[in-house]
Amino acid sequence: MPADRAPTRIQKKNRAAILEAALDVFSSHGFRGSTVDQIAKAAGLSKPNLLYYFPSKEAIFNELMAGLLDTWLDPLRALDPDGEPLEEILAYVQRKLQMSRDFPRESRLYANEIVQGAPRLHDVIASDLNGLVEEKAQLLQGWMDAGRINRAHPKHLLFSIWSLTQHYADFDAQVRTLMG
Amino acid sequence: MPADRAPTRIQKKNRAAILEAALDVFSSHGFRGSTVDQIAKAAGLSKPNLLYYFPSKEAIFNELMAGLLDTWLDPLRALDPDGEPLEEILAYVQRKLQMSRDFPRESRLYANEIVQGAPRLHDVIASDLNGLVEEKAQLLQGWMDAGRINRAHPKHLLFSIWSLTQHYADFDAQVRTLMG
DNA sequence: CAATGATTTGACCAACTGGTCAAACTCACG
DNA sequence: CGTGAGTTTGACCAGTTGGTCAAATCATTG
Repeated sequence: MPADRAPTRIQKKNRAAILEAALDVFSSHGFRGSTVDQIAKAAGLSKPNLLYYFPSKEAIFNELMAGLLDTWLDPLRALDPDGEPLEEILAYVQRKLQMSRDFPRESRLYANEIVQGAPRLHDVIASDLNGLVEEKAQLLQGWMDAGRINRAHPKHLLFSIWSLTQHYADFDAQVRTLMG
Repeated sequence: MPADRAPTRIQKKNRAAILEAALDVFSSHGFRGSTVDQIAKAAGLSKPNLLYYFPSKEAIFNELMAGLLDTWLDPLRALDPDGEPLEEILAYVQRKLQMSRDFPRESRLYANEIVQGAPRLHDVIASDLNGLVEEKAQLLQGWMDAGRINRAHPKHLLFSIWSLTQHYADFDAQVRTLMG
């Protein structure tokens, strides 16, 4: 693909179609379980054509993940130090819940990676996510120290919120089967 | 491998080594992400030698899963209709928690499959797990109707227990990174 | 419309993967 | 020790996979 030019109409359309298809395929088969051909077909392109827009399978994955992680962390970013503690936390739970409802594939893709030990995500988790979690954990700790919410380990509180809010997206197959 | 004879000493040792290795490999790469060679090496065997003990990669996976699912459901099976409701539920949570601590690889292997839509597990979930859940959900419902525990949707109560108790095993990579 | 750059594709390749097979080797037991 | 069953392996195969490339087609614009 031509270098650092402004993207053409066709480029915009096809790159978007590829990322959308990749989300579908990666989230239901994992990185190694997905093939470039699968993604290409799902995007309505031939394999060489797809590889004209992205240099490799890994490049597709990385770009998809970068975009996903960014929006994925938004709900936590929005936790407002100046708000009313309990309201803020409940609103955060609501946002996370809505996210799982609206973007289950994204949730599963992320879960897939973490469950497998996050080999391709370790760096970004250790930097971006860790920084944000550290910051918000201190915020929660501050609220606890001020007696504005009950005491609990701030990070474990976050973990418990994550596990509950993401369960219905990640384990959708099981929930659906058991709920009939 | 010779047919329905009593297994020799070597057969017992090697089949066990293969299943142990397969648990390691499958749980960290998923079914499609794992190769027979990887499992063979982890078990200290050559690939043809491994395939002397199991007819195929899928056969290893199935045998592993069958054994896993059985012990996996034990904690729920042990929920006693004649016990004290709250105690029973809390004991169940404890058992699940202990299970996640003792068998994190098993938990991840299961999670891996469900997240990917349970293509190889759908039948067993729809029969074994569904039957058990149906039975225990009615038990919980009975306790609620008798006013012995607070009302809640029984199945969703189970889901929330599962999500919390399994989170630390399934998302171990994330927890470890964030906890330092 | 001509020409230049963007897009698409069929044919191809090397590496990998699940699985086979015959031959070689090892073990238990009479 | 000998022998037959149980075990191990190197060589091999066919199908799949990520990726390349030159040639063909298409879009844009001067």
